[in-house]
Amino acid sequence: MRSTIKDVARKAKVSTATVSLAIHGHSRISSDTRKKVMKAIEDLNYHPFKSARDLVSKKTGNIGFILTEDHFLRSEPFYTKIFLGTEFEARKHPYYVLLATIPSNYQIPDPLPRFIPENSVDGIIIAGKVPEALIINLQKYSIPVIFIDYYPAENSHHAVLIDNTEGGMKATQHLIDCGHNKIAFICGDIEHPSIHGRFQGYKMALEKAEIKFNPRLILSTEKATSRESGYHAASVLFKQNQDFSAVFACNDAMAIGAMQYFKEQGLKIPSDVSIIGFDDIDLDLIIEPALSTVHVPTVDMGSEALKVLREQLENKLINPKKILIPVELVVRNSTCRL
Amino acid sequence: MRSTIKDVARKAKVSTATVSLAIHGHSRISSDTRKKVMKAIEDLNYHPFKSARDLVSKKTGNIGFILTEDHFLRSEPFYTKIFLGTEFEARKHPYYVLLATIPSNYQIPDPLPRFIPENSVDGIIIAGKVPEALIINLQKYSIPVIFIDYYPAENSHHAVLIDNTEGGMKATQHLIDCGHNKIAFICGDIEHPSIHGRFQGYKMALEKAEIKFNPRLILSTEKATSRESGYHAASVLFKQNQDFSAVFACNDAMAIGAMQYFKEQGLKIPSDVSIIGFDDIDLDLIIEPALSTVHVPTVDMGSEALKVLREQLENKLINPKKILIPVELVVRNSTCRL
DNA sequence: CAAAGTTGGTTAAACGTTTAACTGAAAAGG
DNA sequence: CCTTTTCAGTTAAACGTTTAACCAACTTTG
Repeated sequence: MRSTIKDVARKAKVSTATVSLAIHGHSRISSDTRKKVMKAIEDLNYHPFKSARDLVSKKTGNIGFILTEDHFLRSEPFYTKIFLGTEFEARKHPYYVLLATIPSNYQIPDPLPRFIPENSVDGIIIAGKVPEALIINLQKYSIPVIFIDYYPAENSHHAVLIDNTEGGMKATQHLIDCGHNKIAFICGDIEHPSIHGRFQGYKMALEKAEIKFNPRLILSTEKATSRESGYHAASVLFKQNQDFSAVFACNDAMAIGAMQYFKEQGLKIPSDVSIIGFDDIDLDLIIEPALSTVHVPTVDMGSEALKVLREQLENKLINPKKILIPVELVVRNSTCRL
Repeated sequence: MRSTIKDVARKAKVSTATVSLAIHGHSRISSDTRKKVMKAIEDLNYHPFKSARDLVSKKTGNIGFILTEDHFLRSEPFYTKIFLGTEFEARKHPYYVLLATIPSNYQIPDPLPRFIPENSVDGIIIAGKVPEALIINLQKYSIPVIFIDYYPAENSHHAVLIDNTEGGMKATQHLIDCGHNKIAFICGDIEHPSIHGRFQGYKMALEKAEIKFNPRLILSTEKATSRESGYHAASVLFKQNQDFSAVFACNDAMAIGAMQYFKEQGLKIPSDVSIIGFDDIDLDLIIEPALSTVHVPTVDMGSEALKVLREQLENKLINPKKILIPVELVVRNSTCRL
């Protein structure tokens, strides 16, 4: 039978209160008794019943992690890595992370993840863009929330975000440094906050270098940011306006798609056209030439989010806090001097 | 403030015991009072405190799901889909699924997922091949375990497995039906239970068709089952022995790698060489020609595992049970009549 | 019509922790 | 030397459920 705090108390010849206080490092317990207690705990292989703790503390010790099904099943493990980050961080603390997916087209009548109505989580992490309906349904519950890589228009939320603008600048600046001044920007839904930030960075870098912004070099032909849409955007760009020497794609998938198109057209990369992406996915190193990009520390984003959420839960952090995670330029072989 | 069973009892003018019994559909409660209680629950938006329940039942209501980091981060969302299946199934029942990853090179001194020593799960699901050290460390705990898509040599475990042998037969049989009799089998680690099963199916189909088994057509050049290893295996096959008209790859990734190699060699698929894979990954439909394969219902595997584990937990299922999940032949454009 | 059984509840203990309030002994203060 | 403080622990209540044991009011049985 599993041992309880009473067994420990009996073995250490103290009261259960002493055991509890010793476990929590309360100053009232002398280090002698603390050692005695710890020994007994060791001997009995005692582990507190979480349910008993939770009951009296009125906490659950759980954090909910919400993701759309699409994001979870994405072949590029972007959000999966973020989840891993929260899981790693949670391990260091008395928290468990409950993962729940919602349909990508979640609507108002759809149920929320079960742990919300059932009050089984102390706070939740929402990663990636989610339908607004989810956020609306969530408002009924006064539960701490933190967003990762997305946040809703209403601005009063904590969030951990990629510093997209900085990344966009760095990528564009790199191309400028290489001597390019006809730089195309290809992207998906330019209204998406992340993409919009990257676009801002692009424009800022141009401005700083006093290169005139040319709207014909901006390709936002479809909402998706897949390899296919990159291929397509590149083809449109190629057909309608050949006056460019470099391409900044809003993510690596699109960059790879574009690269494929250019290669099919007989262009050499990077000598005929330089390409840089964003995200730093595993595939970048496998393709030929290896893709220059902007590295996003996904695992760190996850752990950072859990840290902020913990602050929020434990110290009653009040002011909505946005954390911009710094990104790094990674120069490989797809970009070069003109 | 969140309402408790006492609030419900007061509102419905009954005792807390009655509320509890009504919730659990106990026959001692008349349907009139049950309705009264349900109404009060509705009005108060009452949800039982899981911790209180868990405390008295001495259950946790949690299921642990263990995966190696590599499997979790794989670009092909095979195990992720399995997880999704267990999550879907868990939603229908009072269980939460806690996901934990372990290092792919887990060793004896490494800690087990925290929920095990802390007794925070009632049972665990292990998906994919895991280091034996994990299983050894697990033996100290008498916790119900079920394996998915793998099980350790020691045979006394519940498991949900792909019917690899059947799948191998179906794939090979399909090629035979197309008129092929020189069929190569390319694979990774042939000792791996799944691959071994597929190989068995291959041999059985040959035997049934009275085609002589030719060991030179078996390519197991490296342990990995990646696109790269498929490419490599195809090259070895091509260089050392050209006498084959079809290839059965032990998974789609290898099939796609092999296909790429053959295409580079100027062979036409399927007219010069037919290729069939195994798994039915999303990519199969994107490549040209679309890959014939054996469909594995990953989501079902996950939900099936949770069902078995529930049986085990609730009905004290004793005999180790192995469930073979049926697979289905999917004919696309990479295979054709000679 | 009394004894026995059935129906539909109620009472109260128990689950394993935490923690506010208490206590007795030793140390410090005047 | 008596009073006050501090120290180091103990006692007991509380958290929200479940459920065995109990009970009162009917119903059935002989």
